[in-house]
Amino acid sequence: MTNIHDIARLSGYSVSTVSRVINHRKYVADDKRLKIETIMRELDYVPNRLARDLSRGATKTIGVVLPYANHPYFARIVDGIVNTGFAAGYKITLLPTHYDLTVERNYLEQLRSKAFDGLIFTSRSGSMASLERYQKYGQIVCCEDPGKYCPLPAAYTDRANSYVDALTWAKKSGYQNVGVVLSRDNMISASARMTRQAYQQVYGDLADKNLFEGTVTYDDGYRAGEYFAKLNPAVDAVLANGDDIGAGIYQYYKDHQLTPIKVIGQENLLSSRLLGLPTIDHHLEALGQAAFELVISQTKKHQLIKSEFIER
Amino acid sequence: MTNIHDIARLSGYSVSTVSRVINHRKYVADDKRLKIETIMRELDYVPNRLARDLSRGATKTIGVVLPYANHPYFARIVDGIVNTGFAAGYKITLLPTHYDLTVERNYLEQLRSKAFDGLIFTSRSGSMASLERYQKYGQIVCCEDPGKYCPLPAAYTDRANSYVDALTWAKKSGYQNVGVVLSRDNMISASARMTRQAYQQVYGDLADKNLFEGTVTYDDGYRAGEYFAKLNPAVDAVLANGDDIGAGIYQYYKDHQLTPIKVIGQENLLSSRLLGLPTIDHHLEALGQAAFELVISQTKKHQLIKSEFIER
DNA sequence: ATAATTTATGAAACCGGTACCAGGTCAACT
DNA sequence: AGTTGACCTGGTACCGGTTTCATAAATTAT
Repeated sequence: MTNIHDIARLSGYSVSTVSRVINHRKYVADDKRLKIETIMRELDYVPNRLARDLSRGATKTIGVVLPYANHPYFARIVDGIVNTGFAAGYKITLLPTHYDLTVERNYLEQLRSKAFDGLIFTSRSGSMASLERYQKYGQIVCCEDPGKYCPLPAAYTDRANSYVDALTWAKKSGYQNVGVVLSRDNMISASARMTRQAYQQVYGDLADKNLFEGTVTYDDGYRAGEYFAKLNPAVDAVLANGDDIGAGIYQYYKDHQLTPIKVIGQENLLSSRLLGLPTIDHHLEALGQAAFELVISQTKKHQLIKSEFIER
Repeated sequence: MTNIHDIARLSGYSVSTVSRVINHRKYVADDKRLKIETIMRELDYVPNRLARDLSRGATKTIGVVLPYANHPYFARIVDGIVNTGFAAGYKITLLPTHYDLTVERNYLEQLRSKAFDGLIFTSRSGSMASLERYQKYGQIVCCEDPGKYCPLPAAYTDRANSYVDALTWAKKSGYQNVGVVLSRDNMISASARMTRQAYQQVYGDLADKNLFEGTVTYDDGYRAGEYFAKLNPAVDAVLANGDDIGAGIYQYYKDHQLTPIKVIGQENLLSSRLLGLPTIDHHLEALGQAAFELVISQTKKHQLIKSEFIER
């Protein structure tokens, strides 16, 4: 593999001069620049990215920490990150955790080892404090409501309001007894808390039997539908933690020829569109874009993305 | 930032010895190993990834070239790659091209500059020959039917057979006039060719009016539905190039209260499940897994993934 | 008792770049 | 004439590791 020293030796000029030519810098005589460029072309030379990154101390690579790559929620965020990153000349590396704290920690260590310029946590298992400790090794952005005091930059969606919007709409539309479906864990930790808050505000206390937890997929939603149909048939509407989950609930009622209930989904995916379910679009691509912009900035801003309730 | 030399100096041993400790290699006396480990812990030392990669000449990173990140077809492949890569200790970087040949070329140059150990092309715009030229800089795997002679390793799905299966099933089920919907371009270049072949085999010549091209999304499918409904109403079934596209076709007929036609989708996504459409599952996660395994192997094998027609 | 291994360690070259600094030329300005 | 500053070039330290090689002590085999 030919390197910069080969080019220097063969051209008769110094490594410094070759480096200047490579980086299109001033202060190189035209004839030498030309000769060096010719030799580089002849030898089919390309500067080594790793050496350059090591020397410069930056990789132009951002790691995106997520539980799985195949979930539509994360896929939309990643899409926003990838496209914005692409435009800015950054490489995006996917870092799946499978909710394993050790793995998450390992990615933080990789940040420390300078494998990435920064990390975006679309979801976290560890504590905020653990992330905070790694801040000095690179910019860390999280995608959740930062609350009052958050030491990290954050991009987050306006769940607080959109949940209230959705539930208020449900109430106005005459739904009396609204169930809630939440995800398995603290996947989007603030999400569950805010759903409860909004519920409290609009409908009052959330009864245990109106809550079904542990849903991530369509099949989970189907099970949730079964739960409400069999054990809490008074429920006439459900706020689901995702369109595909909502589709599962809807489909259970349909498959069993029950009186349909109103299912409100989230993310504005194709499934809610096909079934005509109301949904909340959190504008996740915009969230990803904001997260990326924060990670390459050196600010600690908190960026709010408006979300939007879509009646159907 | 503390480095290996600091550790060496402070421990009183040489850089070589410290390196041996870091890499858990034999031939280090227990007392020295212990002392060095203690110092590393005290100084909160982590070896620099870039320096290591540069020295070793490998990055443990694979680039995945794709048109967009947000398309379900590619998302499923990426999922397979990411999960397999994760298990093997590799990092996966997403490289979107937006079908720009210059961008694709740029990624090949990045392979040459040693930014990746290998590349997986889930789709390509450039010629096979252009990829071939870069083989010497790292393993390049493509995800398409390699045909008779393909100089590159390839992982591909059994389209040839599943298309015939699907169309044969349609014929047996009594559908007389089958339309075909194909993607915008050579996104999965072999795909279009094989669809035509299968059509030829089962139904004979594919009339121009039975073909609608340029579909990628649900909305494209909706337009395809409009096309068939208005300009070729004799069509009683359509083979679509994806479930979401198929859903669009189906929905157009439904929205306009037309006699429904049979729509056969592809990828076995939630949309076909919700609408009860038959589909072809190409097992794209398995495809991604196979592609990853090929990229880290040094072989030039061609790996076939069986696909499966799902009646509905 | 001697030869052949195995174990243990450090010096130094190497991976392939960047960037600071010193030194030199030459035209322009005071 | 002397100073200033822009232009050009090379030497070399540096980024932070890995790895080969030489050397020597401790075991083991013959």
